[in-house]
Amino acid sequence: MPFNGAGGFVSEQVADDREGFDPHAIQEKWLPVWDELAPFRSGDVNDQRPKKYVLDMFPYPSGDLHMGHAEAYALGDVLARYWVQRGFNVMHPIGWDAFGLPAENAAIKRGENPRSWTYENIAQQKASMRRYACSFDWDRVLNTCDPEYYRWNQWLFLQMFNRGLAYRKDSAVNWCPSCQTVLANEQVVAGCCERCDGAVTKRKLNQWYLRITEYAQRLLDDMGQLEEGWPEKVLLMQRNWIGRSQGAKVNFAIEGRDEPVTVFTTRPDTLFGATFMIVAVDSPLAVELAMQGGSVDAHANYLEQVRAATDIERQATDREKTGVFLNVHAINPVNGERIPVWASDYVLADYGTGAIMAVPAHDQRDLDFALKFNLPVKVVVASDEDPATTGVATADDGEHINSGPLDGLDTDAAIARIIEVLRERGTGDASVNFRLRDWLISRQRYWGTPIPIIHCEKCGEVAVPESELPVTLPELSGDALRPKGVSPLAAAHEWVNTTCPTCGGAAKRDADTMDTFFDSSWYFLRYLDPANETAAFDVQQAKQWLPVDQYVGGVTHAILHLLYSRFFTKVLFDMGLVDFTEPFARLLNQGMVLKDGSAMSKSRGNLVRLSEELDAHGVDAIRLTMVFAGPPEDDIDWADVSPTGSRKFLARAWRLAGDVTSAPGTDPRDGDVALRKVTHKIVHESAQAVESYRFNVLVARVMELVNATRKAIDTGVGPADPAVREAVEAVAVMLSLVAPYTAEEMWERLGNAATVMRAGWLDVDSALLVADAVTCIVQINGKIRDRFDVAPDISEAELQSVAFAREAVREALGDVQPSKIIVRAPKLVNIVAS
RNA sequence: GCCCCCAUAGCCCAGCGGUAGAGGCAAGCGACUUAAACUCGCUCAAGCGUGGGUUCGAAUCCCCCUGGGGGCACCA
Repeated sequence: MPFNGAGGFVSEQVADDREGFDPHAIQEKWLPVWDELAPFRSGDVNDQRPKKYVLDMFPYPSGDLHMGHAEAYALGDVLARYWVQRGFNVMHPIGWDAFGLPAENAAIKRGENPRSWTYENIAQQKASMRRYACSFDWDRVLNTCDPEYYRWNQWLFLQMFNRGLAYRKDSAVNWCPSCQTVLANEQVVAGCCERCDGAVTKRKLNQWYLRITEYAQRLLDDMGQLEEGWPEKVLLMQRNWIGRSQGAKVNFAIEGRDEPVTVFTTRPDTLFGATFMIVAVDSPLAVELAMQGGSVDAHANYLEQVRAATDIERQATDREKTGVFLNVHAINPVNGERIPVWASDYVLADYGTGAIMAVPAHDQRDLDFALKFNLPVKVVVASDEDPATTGVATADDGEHINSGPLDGLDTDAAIARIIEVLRERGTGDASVNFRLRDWLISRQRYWGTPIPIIHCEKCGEVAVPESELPVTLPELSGDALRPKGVSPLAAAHEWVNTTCPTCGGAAKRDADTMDTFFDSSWYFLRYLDPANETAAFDVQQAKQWLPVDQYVGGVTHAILHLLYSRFFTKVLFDMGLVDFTEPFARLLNQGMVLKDGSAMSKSRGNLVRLSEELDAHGVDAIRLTMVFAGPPEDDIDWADVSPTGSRKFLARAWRLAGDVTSAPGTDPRDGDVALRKVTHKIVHESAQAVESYRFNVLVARVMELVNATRKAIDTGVGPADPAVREAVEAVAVMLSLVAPYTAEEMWERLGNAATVMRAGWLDVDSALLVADAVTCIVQINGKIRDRFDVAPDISEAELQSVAFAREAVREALGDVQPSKIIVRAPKLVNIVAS
């Protein structure tokens, strides 16, 4: 007995050869032709066709393309190719997100500069994309690691710097010990580094930030524009991330201190129930108050304890509350009550004011703390149970008690009233807070965009003059790149030591590089004009092409990249460089490619190699498999799909083209009407399927048409009928979205000139969409009793009388009187009889 | 703990108020073949996770529960 897999493989090859469908041969045949024709070069400014900007998220060049790329680019391709067929001037560009850590790590290992590894991988990916028949416009390629690109990163940074949107501050930042760099808030997932999964620690550093929080409200408001075009899930994630909370700021006087302490609360109505105050243990305020209260040692000890705990430990939800009394008291501004001030780590230093009023009766965290440290619990919203005994804080709406002027009010009224009271007394006001933090962009690594700032002892932070951009990376390689906790650039003495552009004195360049998310926050604009030497992008072209009509990429970027791009767009709008406020009108998130229920990985041993799949089944079969596997948003389990089946179908479609005997240009109007109706209906439905992202349905429709045409040729009107040619040409055009090699080969077999990609979508004849007859069903009390064919345009009255004349209906009805008759012409008559 | 999404033949999935099925995989049968593969044709199957509600009518809308997936997670 031959080995199963091998046996199957060999016989399949033999069969293909005999049948003549050889995917690999047609790949070799058409690639050079397409290179020549460049069917996807986007039109210029004067192109009369309406524009469509289809954008795939650009890849990071970490080795060759994998199955995930294959899916994403197959899906983006369906959309781009569809709009070309529909007569649009489509721009479908690609580039490389080419800065980043893996290149640097590879360079250290290989004793080289990261450039070589990066460009090798780009070349490999580019070759694979070409083979994979991606419909990219190869004249617009960009690499973010090219000085011609990152020079404009620096320019943009300086614009933000000049507008006060880029600033430097000291703070405790997320530090990944394994990547040896700081991380943005968004790059820390459950206390771990998003990239390497190592535990993240805190470090006090002076770093560059972008003031994204200034745009928090607009980032929220403008989501209204995206409700139609973006997945609800992504909008929800962004809303949660921005985390707007409405509440009030309340000033509490501190005994023995001139300055009051302000707290932020979403429940100012519970102010009368505040029984203590908490300040974040790691805030400067805590240190100050400890000094005032003489509790410096206690505070310092506690702080040390807290610092020793990792973020992961800190985030355990069932963790016991800890804290220390600072020996200071605050005065509740509305009732004059004297309450103790504690420090704890459950209050965050960088959210709100870093201090809270604790209302244990109505906030679970505060209650846990109160019970642990025997602090009083005061109920101010009436409830059946007493939180102090149940241990469960009540957060429901209800009648306020023990609250002076708020007594008897419900929550909404009480909030409104207390804000009035606070305003009158000048001790507080309504306030809004966001969870979103400013974006930390400094990275202590080499392979990124140098921050174009010079530090001068006399002049401070000085912008590098625009005329001196780009600030290029010095040549470093191998061990010089090894992480030392400070940027490798700091050790490049010749590079880092410079003169101050303002005073001409000795000065140092900023040695950090930018987060690579900076690079990808505006790359979609650079595609317009990637070789532009005088501007980041052409403002006129931006008016013409932007916003992106269709963006395709993984949901992994739901927050980071998409939020940053939205932010950049608003900044550019404010600068008057673009005339839109949202960069991506429609967004499609493709799922992942899995194997046996889990993500593929070398360590798991369930890796499916794209190149091997392409070798075994051909490019078209793999593309088809990706598209046909299910809805694009769903994950594809490679165990559930059949590339062999895809290939069989392609061969079947291809054979159709060889059977057609009519000449090119034959008038389809002389063809068989029944087949023409099928063709036009399917073409019509296929267009709808593509436009609503139901690509799997598109494929199913094409299969349907292939089946119908096969039948027409073999046992129907025969291969010479003009309707058969029309059907097969329609198959080729529709298939060109998914399986371009096969489609092109079919097109040629049909006697047409290349290329099928620009053949144009079949004009659907609406007269052919009307069915000859529709089957009508008759229900009696919900049960189907009869069915018969009627004209599709039958009137309701007519249909009703036809139904009642039917033998089966009269029989079923007997002599029962109908109490209600519902007629939905032409498909249904429902008779209710009781 | 909070929020969101999903559940249709053995499997992947269409259908999203009106006859449960578009398509594929798998399975079975037949034709072709010396035989097999390939190809072609035919067949097979679920009553739509559970329970309730709305409706003349529910896979489709609403609520509960179960099971799976995802997001957030001391954000005051």
